[in-house]
Amino acid sequence: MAAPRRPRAATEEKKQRLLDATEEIMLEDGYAAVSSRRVAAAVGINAPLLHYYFPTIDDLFVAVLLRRSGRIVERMAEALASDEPLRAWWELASDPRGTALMVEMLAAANHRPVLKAEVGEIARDVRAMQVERLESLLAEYGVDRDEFPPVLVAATVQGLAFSAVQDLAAGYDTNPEDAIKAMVRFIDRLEAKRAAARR
Amino acid sequence: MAAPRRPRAATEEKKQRLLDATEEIMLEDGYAAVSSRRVAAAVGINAPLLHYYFPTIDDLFVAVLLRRSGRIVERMAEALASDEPLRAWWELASDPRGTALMVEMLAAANHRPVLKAEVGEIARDVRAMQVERLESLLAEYGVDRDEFPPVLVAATVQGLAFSAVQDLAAGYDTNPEDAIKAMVRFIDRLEAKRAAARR
DNA sequence: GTCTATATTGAGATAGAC
DNA sequence: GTCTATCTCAATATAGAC
Repeated sequence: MAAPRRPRAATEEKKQRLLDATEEIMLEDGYAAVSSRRVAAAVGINAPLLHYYFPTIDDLFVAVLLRRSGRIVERMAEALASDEPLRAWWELASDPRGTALMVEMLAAANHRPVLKAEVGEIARDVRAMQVERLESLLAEYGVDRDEFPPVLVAATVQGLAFSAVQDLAAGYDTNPEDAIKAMVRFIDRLEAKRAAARR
Repeated sequence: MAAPRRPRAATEEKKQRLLDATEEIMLEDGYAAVSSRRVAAAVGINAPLLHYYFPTIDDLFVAVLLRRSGRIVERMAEALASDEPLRAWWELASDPRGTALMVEMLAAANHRPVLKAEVGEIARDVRAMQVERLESLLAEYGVDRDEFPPVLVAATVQGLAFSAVQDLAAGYDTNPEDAIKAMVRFIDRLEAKRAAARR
């Protein structure tokens, strides 16, 4: 059997640069501003060549998503296994770049079936990780899991991060910094409580 | 002074139908699917005529936003003044149509400056209403406002509603129904507590 | 108000030379 | 791999007849 053809380093690196450029455009002007011409221009090639690397624009979006989500899954697993799982989760969830990008992906997925399927899988997997970890974690934080079941806590953490970061990034005067500060203080208390209970 | 020219009823009604059609398209295929051709086709006129009613596409989006937000502000004021303010707020915030539409507006606003300014004003006004009401309300629900300040509670309610409804609408397997049910049970308890305290 | 016709711009994508 | 040239389609918007 022939060994699978391995693209030279230069090729893989250009792919990465194209993904970087795509993310940049999505963050600055939204996913709808992503076009073959614009992405190509950003890395100094011309438009048709983009199709050499990514046959369709959907392929490009999916590649951006998969690269990101791979990192997210990794980092979420690390966060949930860390010393202060809730704090680490929150820091990951409220990372402005990652969050803003996922918001754009969510919006883009709403009318790109291929993307939608991919986003759905990732959303499901990440949520499952979080919920599973919360099963044992809630008791350690002293949270009553009848009152606040894992699925509610997970949706709340993620939803709050999304909305606060979105308002922050867009510059809306809803005082998202204050909401974030208050959330961090709340996490401080929970982590302290858990640390105390564990010794 | 000449009286301002009043468009005939038929004209106003057509405008409304155009706004209806635009909302429909945004909900089904996302804001990026809104185009003069498509909106015009949906109401049975041809594209250039749309520009008679709404000179630019931005004008169309802004008109959709203002019609919606007018209702939202009204209904939010009613909700916050009602017998069970938190429940009424939650019901409003988790209304699938309204929420999905605002998600699209938020996304669209990210790269349409005119829209962004309008969305920003509305976000600020609505949040201010909520926070002001929470100032006195939290104590009635027995919530410690040092631990959960109004701005955090408001962002949380809105963020959770956004994320749960988005997942629900998109069909993602993150069990949003369970999260929503748990939130409603939580609200049940808070409203019961407040009712008891008030008699 | 509503139409046809059209100007302009930019999108995604392919063919084929080098 | 990278280019030029080009096809096709659809977008926003305007002009002007009816």
